[in-house]
This record gives sequence, structure tokens and C-alpha cells, in this order.
Amino acid sequence: MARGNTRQRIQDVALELFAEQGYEKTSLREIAERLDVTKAALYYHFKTKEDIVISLFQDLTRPIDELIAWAEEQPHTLETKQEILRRYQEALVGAYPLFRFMQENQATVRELSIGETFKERMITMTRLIQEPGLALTDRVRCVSALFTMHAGMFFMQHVEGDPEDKREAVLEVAVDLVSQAHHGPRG
Amino acid sequence: MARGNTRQRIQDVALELFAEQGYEKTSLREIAERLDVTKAALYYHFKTKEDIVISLFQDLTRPIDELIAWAEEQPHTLETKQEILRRYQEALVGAYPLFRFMQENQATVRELSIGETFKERMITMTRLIQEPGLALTDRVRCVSALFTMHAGMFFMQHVEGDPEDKREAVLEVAVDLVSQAHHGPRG
Amino acid sequence: MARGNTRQRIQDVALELFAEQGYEKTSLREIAERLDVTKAALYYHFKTKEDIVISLFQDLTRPIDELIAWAEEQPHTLETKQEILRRYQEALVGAYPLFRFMQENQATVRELSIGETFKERMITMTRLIQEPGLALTDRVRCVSALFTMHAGMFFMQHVEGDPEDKREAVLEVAVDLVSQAHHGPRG
Amino acid sequence: MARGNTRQRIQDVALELFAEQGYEKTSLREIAERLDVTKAALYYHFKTKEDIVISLFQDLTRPIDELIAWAEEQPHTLETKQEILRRYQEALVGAYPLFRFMQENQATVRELSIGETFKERMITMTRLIQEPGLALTDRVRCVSALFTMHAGMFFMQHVEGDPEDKREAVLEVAVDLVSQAHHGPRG
DNA sequence: GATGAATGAGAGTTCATTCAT
DNA sequence: CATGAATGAACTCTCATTCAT
Repeated sequence: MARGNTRQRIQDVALELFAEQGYEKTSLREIAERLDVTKAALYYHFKTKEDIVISLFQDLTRPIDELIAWAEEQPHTLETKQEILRRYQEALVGAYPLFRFMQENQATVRELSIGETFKERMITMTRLIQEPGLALTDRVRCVSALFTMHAGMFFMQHVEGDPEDKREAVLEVAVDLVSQAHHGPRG
Repeated sequence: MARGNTRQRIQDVALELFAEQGYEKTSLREIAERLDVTKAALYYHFKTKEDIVISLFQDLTRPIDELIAWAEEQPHTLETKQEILRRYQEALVGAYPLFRFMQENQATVRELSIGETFKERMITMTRLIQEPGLALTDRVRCVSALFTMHAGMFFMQHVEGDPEDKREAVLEVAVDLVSQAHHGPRG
Repeated sequence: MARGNTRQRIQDVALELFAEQGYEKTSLREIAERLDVTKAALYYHFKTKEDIVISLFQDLTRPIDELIAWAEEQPHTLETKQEILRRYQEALVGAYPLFRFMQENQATVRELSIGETFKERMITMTRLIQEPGLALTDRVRCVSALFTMHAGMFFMQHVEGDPEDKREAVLEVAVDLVSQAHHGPRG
Repeated sequence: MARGNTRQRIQDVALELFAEQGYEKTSLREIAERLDVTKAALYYHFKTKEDIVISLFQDLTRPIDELIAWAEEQPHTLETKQEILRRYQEALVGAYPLFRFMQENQATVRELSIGETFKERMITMTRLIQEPGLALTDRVRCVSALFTMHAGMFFMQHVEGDPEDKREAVLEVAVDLVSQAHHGPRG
């Protein structure tokens, strides 16, 4: 029937279910049934269950890697940092279900071979938005800026308001935190 | 050795393993083996696997419920909010492994009967540290303050510095965010 | 129902089926069905399928180990060697199905952790019935004596004659081979 | 590289893997991967997995069938028997991997359609090297001569000495056994 | 002469859970 | 207060095989 796109369809359904129910609680049978193929068909396209999740990761990792690569070449100005945050938020929004999956299945992800990779990206990101030699509080502000954006993705659903407005507000707060850190000890 | 404390020992080991490996990947066999009892023994003390995790929850929920109860009776001053954050951090530190477990197994927790409970607590917490009628950005700041503290518990391990200093810095940033929100549109 | 002897029954049925159909072609489902228990029951008694086969091995290995231990303490006379062969045949007959299984599933056995163990026993056995410094032909005779007995167990079915008579004839030929070797270059 | 010889290459690889790991544990996927073709390609050349093994058999069966045909026409002298053994060893050496496969996968081979065929050949062989009406012991000697040669192929690896010398010694012992049988009750 | 995509059947294994003792 | 023995359901994964292209 549908031909050539089965691999993609597996990824789509898998991501949806992983995000919804968690990785462990989603069985290959379930994925296969939704696609109306057999379990064995999944194994034609992916070597293991973990392989499916790894392939999904690249969709999130690639944009962030590109962002990091771009950031490494920019001057360390406040404008750059703002732009990093803006682009980071863009990446998060663009890969929302995957990011949600990672957020909600950290215990699983940690044991999956990509766990380290992901944490490294986060560490690199914090490095990019903070100057070396910042006071501890300001370093915390930078980490906080990043996690504010993560929180913005999930918890903010429970805050009333227009989604787009909320997104902007989240970015504003994050930028603000980084600005405070950038200018150093307030004064 | 000590007798009659098996129930407690089950909880301890279960929490340790749940936090380390995740709920789904931790089997009752594993818990039983660590305790050098049989699986059936676990069933003497807990009706189901989920029951174990529910019992663990109360250790985290109770302190936070107490905190909420206390906060509800205080005046809505900035000082109160600062104290709320301080006590919240205290609760987090005091129930570190459990909190880590909840953080890293959200997908699982959501499906467990306590899932809702926990999210409600979070929503209540944000309500307590923000005035009604705040601008969206300021509401974000309050949410951000809470998540800064969560991030502080886990991600801050990757930031260099004395743990105690880091904890204080985290609290300072959180308090700062709430202060900004409290004073409303900056000026 | 039948209690306490399930482990033994598993071993019995497994050995029977392994010998009949081979290790790989015998599924745990089949074993379980014959015993009228579930597959999971097998796993209560044995950690893996391989574990079943390992446990079976000990029934063959132990008598042979005892034989080796006994032989090591005897003088290297012809009489001793004859007695070794006699006892070896006894061991073979006593563990007939297991031995047949090993003989017919060598490819499998080799990959199973006990493969080496078994080969070592054979090498030790040949050492015990030959003097050091024998001519090559005589060393071959000793190996041949051993394999004659193996052949005697299986292939001799296709030779007509009373089983007991055949067994004796096999032993006689084996003893003869070892005697020739013992006396060295014929003369 | 060379084209049109795929069928042969499949046989070569299959035999190698079957001998090394056993028939059941060797999957068509593995064979295909080694040849860098798809599994489906194997099905172009062979109708089933069993078909591959059957095709391999003929390489061993044919020389032995020829040997049998030749032997049937010879006078029943001792010299003929010696020559049979010599040629038999030659056939074994010439089809070493296949013979090893048969030896180590008897359980499997027995269920494969060629199982009977092979056993029949063995029985015919023993008939050829023994006179009708021999004493039981002497019949055993003849069987033993054959199995000495089999043992010589595999177990003799564990005996030190030059391979060619060992081969000769094996033949010598086999011939000796048949000679003893030929001359009947020793005297 | 071969591939890409898929299937159906079944494998070994693990799990939470039960219950008589 | 706990064990020994077992179950039923599910799991991930592999296999030989098929067939349209």
C-alpha cells in the first residue's frame, strides 16, 4: 500500500506514543497495531526498539547542534545571547513532542545510549550564554534561563493566557535573566 | 538484624532503585533480592507495586502539604514568599531521591494514581507566590522561580562550586525572580 | 499437585527431548506442555534454557570426574587401564541419553559454556590410558579405544546381536587396543 | 567480482557457517550478510534453507557413493579393504568441513531428509570391510576402524604431532583393526 | 539475477501477582 | 512474617519465507 514512507510513519507513531505513555510502557505491538503492520515490519526498519528512539533523537539533536555551531562563531555579546535563546526556543517548539518525551522519560533516556549526548548539549548551551568568570549567582541565572524555557514548554500549559503571548513572555524572562548575568553584579 | 522494619527497608530500597533506574525498569525481583527476601514478602507489606510508590509519595507530599497549609495562613507579603521558597527548597533537599524520581519518571507518574495530585501541588505553589492580576511576564517569573529550584536540584551538579554555596545562589535567584514579580512592572 | 519434584521432571523431559530432537529444535514451550506447566514455571527452576542443559551435564560429568579422580591414584598398569575402560563404559551406559545428546549436538554444545569442560575430560581420559612417550600409532590406538566405546553406544544399534554381547565385544576390542599400545611396538 | 558463481559462493559460506556454528544457529541473514547480498537473493538460488544443506550433501555423498560402487566390484581381499579405508580417508579429508558439519549436527541432520541416506552409507561401508559370518568382536573391530578414522578427523587435533604423520597413523590403526578381523579369531 | 518490504509463527525471557503452607 | 511454587500476560526479538518490482 503506502510505500517508502513506512519508516517515517513508524517514527511518527512511536514518538506520539512514547511522549504520551512513556518509552517503557509503549510496546512495539502497540506501535505496529496503530500502523496496521506486523511487529516484524518494525524490525525491518529499525534494529531494536532503542534504535527507534535514537533515530528520533537526531531530529532534536541536529537543530541544537546547528545552533551550537552557529553560536560558537558569534561574538560574545548580549545580542548574541538573546539570539541564542530565541533560536533555542524555536528549536524546542519545533520538536515539541520529542522534547516532551525527553523531559518526561529522563530515567529511561539516561540509560539509553544517547543520554550522555543530551546532557552534554545542555552543558554546552549553558556555557554559551554565560561569560567565564561570572559570579555563582549569575551562573545560576543562566541555567535558570534555560530551564525557564523548558518549564515554559510544559508547565506553562497550566497558566492561563494566549500561547503565543506566553511564549514571548517566557523568552522575555529568559533574556532578562541572561542580561542580568551579562552585566554582572547589579549596578 | 533489626526486625519489624521490613516495610521501611522496602521503601528505602525501592526508592533508591526507582530513582536510579526508573520505575518500570525496576522489578520487584530486584528489590526483593537486594533485601534478601522473596518477592512474596513484598506482597505481605504492599498490595501492589504501585502501592509502594504511592507510599513513597506521602513522604514528599506531606511536607509540601504542610508548607501549603502554612502559606495559606500568611499575609501575602514579599517576606512570606521568600520564606515559602526557602521552605520549599528545604523540602526538596529533604526528599531529594524521591523528588529526583518524580522528576525523571514523569511519564510513569502521570499514569499512576498520584499523578494529578502532584501537579496540583505545583499549581498551588505557583499561586502562592504570585499575586492575582500580575502581568504575564511576572507570572512567568514566579513559575520560573520554582523551576529554578528544581533545576538547582539536578542540573546544578554540573556547575562547579560548593554545594552549599550553589544552593544559596539558587535560592537567591529564585527570590529575586519573585521579588521582581512582586514589585510588578519594574520601576 | 506433584510437589517438590518439578525440577527433576523438567530435567527428565528436557533430556529426552534434547536427545530426540536436538537442543535448538526443542522449545521451552514444548517442554512445558509435556509437563503440563507453563513456560514461566521452567524459569522458576532454571534461570535460562542453557541452565537446564548445564544442570544435565553434571549428571554425566560427575561420574566421569570421579572416574578420573580414581584413575589418577592407581598404578599405571594394564589392569588399571582395563578397569578404566570398563568403568568408562559403565558411565556411558548409565548416562546414555545425555551422552547421546552430547554426541549429536556437538555444534551446540561447543558454544555452550560447558563445551570446553567436556573436551577437557576427553583429553584427560586419553592421557590416563596411554603411557607418556608412546609411538604415534599407539597413541592413536588409545584414542581409538575411547571412540570405539562411543561408537559402540550409538552406531552399534545397527549391528545385529544381543545388546549385552555387543557391549562386551566393544569393551573387548577397546581393551585390546589399549593392550597393544601398552606393550608398545609389537613384538 | 566473478559473476554467475553466486550459487557456489552461497554454498561455500553456508558450509563454513554451518560447520562453525551449527545449522540451526546459522541464519540466512548471516549467510546473506557475509556475501553482501540480500536474503531474497538466496531464495533465487535455493528454494529453502534445507535445500542449501541438501546441495552440500552431494559433495560428500558422491565421492562415497563412488567409493562404494568401486568397492562392490572388487574381490573381498584384505588388500581391497585396505584400499577402501585409504580411499575413505581421502574422501573424509577432501570434504572435511562438510564432514565436520555432519558429525557435529547429527541431531539436525537426522531430521533433515538426507539423514537416512547418510546412515545407510555408513552401514554399507561397514558391510564392505567385513566378511559375512565374522565373530561379533571382529565385526566391532570393523566398525571401530571406521570410527577411528572419524575420530582421527576431529579429536586427533588435540594429539600432538605432524598432521600428515597422524593421518598415516590413523590409517595404520584402522587397517590393523580390519586385518585382525579379516584373519578371524587370532591365531 | 536480485532487491525492498513485509509477514506469520514462534522463540526465550521477564513481570506483577497469587496462594497454600 | 514470610516462602516456594506457580501462573498468565506480555515483552523484545529472530527466523524462514514470499512476492511485486
